[in-house]
Amino acid sequence: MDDVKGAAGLPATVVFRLGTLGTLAGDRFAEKIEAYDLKVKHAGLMTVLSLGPAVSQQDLAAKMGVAPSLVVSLADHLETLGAVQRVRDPQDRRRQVLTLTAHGRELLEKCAAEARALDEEFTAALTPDQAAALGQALAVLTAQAGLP
Amino acid sequence: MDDVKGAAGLPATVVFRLGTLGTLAGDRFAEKIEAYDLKVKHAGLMTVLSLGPAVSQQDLAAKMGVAPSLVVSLADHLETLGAVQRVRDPQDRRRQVLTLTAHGRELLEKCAAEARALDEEFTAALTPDQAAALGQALAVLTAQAGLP
DNA sequence: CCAGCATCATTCAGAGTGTGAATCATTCAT
DNA sequence: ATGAATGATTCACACTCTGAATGATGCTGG
Repeated sequence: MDDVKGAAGLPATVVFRLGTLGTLAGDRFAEKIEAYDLKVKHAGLMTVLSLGPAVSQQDLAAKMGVAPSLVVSLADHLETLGAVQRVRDPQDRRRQVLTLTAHGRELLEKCAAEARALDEEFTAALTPDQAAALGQALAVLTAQAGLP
Repeated sequence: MDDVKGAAGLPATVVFRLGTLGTLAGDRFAEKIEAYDLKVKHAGLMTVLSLGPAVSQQDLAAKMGVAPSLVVSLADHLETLGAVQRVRDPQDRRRQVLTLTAHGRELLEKCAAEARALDEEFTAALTPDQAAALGQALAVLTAQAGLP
């Protein structure tokens, strides 16, 4: 009777479920890393830094998809925690080059550990095959979107 | 050398990817339904209504995971649009029973159509098998979390 | 019956997060 | 050298959401 293809309601769409589950996952992750005095965006900034050097804070802002002014406050806090170092680029003294400190890498790894623990909870209801397929599909989507 | 299991960095976790992709999906969806003068939460409220009657706004707030006071403003706006109707429950005149109007159902269907269109874009990089597996896995996670 | 308490919707002030414009320093091009 | 471009930073503001009053209604024990 019903159209088999494409007629499902809003809650059945991938976009809607990504949105709701993403919010849920983000909230739970936020709770976990609160203990380290970090917000999700702090972890995001450190992640970007860990994947490759950022030429400037503007560069960082672009990669994160946020305003440069937000990077300032995020970096301020991370610097206070000793997770990040600001160094003026000698080649261009307008630029602040951010680098992860050893402590920053430790913090990031703790965040990753929390995320892996959450993963177990989240994927507990999935068969190993399903979990693997989910991870694979999310990886493809992430790459396609140019996200970390 | 490296642990084969569970040693991946933050960006490789399901939780992190759900978070980033969820934000992306939510933002894109928000852009689409802006044309109907709706925010994501408006669509969320209508979705909950479409799935079954809500006894009260408190009930609705609980199902949506937001504060009751937020439901008031969301419902205000939807009522202005003529998408929902507020009716005092005769059995308990403290309660406002919200119901979707015909126009509300139309609006919701338009949102669903936008979401399906976005789905095509999102899953374009996936093989049909992968897309199906993704949908299946997200459905399981959604059900597990008690989400719509 | 009614006095007190619980529950509902609503309003309101405020916290938190993020943006865009203005400012200042530095660099680059003419 | 001077003016335009680019970087970081600050600041005022918008937006969203929450939690604490408030007022209306319902419920219960005496």
